Amino acid sequence: MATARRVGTETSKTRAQMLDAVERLMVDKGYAAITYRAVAAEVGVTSGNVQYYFPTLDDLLVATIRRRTDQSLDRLLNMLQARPNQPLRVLWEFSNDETVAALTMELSALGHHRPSVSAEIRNHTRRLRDVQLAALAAAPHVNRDDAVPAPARLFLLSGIPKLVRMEEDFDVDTGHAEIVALVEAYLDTVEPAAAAPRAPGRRTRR
Amino acid sequence: MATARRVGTETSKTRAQMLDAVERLMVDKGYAAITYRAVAAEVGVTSGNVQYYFPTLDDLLVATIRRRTDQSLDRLLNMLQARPNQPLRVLWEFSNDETVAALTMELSALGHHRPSVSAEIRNHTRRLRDVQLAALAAAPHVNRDDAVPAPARLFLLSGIPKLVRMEEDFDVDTGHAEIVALVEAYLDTVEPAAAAPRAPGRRTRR
DNA sequence: GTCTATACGGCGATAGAC
DNA sequence: GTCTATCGCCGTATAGAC
Repeated sequence: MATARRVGTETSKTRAQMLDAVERLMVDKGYAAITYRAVAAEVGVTSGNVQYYFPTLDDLLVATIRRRTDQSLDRLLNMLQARPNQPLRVLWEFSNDETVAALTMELSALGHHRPSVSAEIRNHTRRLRDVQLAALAAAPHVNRDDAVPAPARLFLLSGIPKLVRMEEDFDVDTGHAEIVALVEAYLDTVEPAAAAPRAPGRRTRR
Repeated sequence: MATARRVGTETSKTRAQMLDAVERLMVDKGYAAITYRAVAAEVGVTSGNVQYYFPTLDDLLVATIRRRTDQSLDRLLNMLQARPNQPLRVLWEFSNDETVAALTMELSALGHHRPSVSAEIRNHTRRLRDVQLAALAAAPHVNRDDAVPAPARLFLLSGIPKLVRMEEDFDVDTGHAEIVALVEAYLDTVEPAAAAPRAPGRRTRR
């Protein structure tokens, strides 16, 4: 606070490795395993070095989340720009690609006990949702049918992949194939895939 | 394992208080806060006493999950029995009442790092799902319309409340009101509320 | 600007004394 | 059955080497 402690630059390669280590540890051993010593051991530096870049654990956690969510938002914006006439399909594929259930779960759980983490997640979720809503609003064909309001459609398109991944982690898959088929049939009707052919290397998972 | 250690009885009142304390701690401070000392302090006993009832932390965690999931399954069975002609409505209300997002999140995250917890969650989720599928299969009106297969309907009815609660925790509510309204309108069509009026004290939350 | 060495107070977990 | 000593790891702070 009052003490003007020195902090490493954001462009440091070592710093980036530390953030990578945090993500790995989070997925492999859970949020409780994120300690200066554990991160340092992963990267192969001293714990003091980690502290040099991240004076408090909150700094380390928030930086990890921010880096990932910034990347994520950029990716969505690029996808939307590349296929402006297929917002629903883009949102669906984005949510399917993006969802790393284990990491999401750890961060959500951690958010309940770390206000700084909670604020970061809230902030990102809202920015993301605003972009998504704007994309839907800009597409005329989306609002033709009022049976399902746009916000509800967004809720389902981004939420279903999340649920599916969560259940998959516990080897439960009841209704997964059916619900995915339903959504994709709906997308075929509203946004025919042929309208803007996707690149051959397309992937919808991970 | 090989050591035949003494363990307290399952009917002990102290033991039940310990399980209560675990749930409280889990929600308030996260799974990392579940320690013998913390639980003991909550209940007002010594940590050795907690160890007497639960020789390992895994024992303590699994017992906590099992007690809660057994209660939960009983509750669902009672609801289904009381209103045999409204399985969809029962599933919807059950999922809305049941979902304590914070606890669910902690346990899911913890499951990724504790095989015993993972097994317990998997086991319960499957038993629950079997009961739910059976309830749907037994109701003739559920399968009249094939647009949405029964497993997909179950997925949505039990998953949507979960998603809603998760997002609420981060003050995000985009599309929530809309999607809930859609589901309830659907329920009104398929299972008119008048068919078996609910008690006036009905609550659909918490 | 980057990194290391070291110290302190605190706490969970374990074993073993009583 | 109950309590306690001890151990090791934790976050954090600081001083200083390169």
